[in-house]
Amino acid sequence: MKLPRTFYDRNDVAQIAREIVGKRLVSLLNEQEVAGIITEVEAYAGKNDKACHANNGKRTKRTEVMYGAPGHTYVYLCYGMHHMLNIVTNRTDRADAILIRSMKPTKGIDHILRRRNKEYLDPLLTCGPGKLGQAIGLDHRQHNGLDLCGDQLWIEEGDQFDKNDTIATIRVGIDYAEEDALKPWRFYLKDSTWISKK
DNA sequence: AATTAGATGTTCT
DNA sequence: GAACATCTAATTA
Repeated sequence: MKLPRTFYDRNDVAQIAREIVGKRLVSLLNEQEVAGIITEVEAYAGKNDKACHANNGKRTKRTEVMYGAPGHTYVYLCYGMHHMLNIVTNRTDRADAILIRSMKPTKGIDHILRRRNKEYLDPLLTCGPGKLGQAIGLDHRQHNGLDLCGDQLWIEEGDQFDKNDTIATIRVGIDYAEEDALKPWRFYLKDSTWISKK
């Protein structure tokens, strides 16, 4: 069952991010079905988060979808080559988003191997936001603003696990964000090997 | 094992 | 020009 819009339409991004860990991401992009259990995410708290692209109410063509309705994708190109998957949360105009950083593949592994140019199933396939984007066939021009309540890309209930096994720590690659760089808004599954970094 | 260089588009100075 | 929510292959030690 796809998570309903009401799941995304709440005001505590960090809480939603924590809840997304362990759920299943399903992609039918490019007519190839790929799925995996989400193992690592980061929360970005809109206008009041110095690490967020929408910090201080910044609006550009790129960030515009973050100000839109919850339950849609925000896909942007990082370092000129990596397509990053984010989920817009909170009500329209708040610009909160959650970066999906890693997953454990469960379906369509042959498609992932082909897209990633690899031969074996191991964490190098999908542990890290750039790798994950490539694995699910993401493109920032085609898939920005996609509705997660539609039929191309969505999140559904995943495996059961102990909620105490979700670790909260500081986010990756945002040292420029001053005091917000210390916020414990990166969440990952303890003991999982499908994580970008310890 | 650790560090570096090179890939490259969007946004900001 | 420089920086950037990164990844890979090559180089150094």
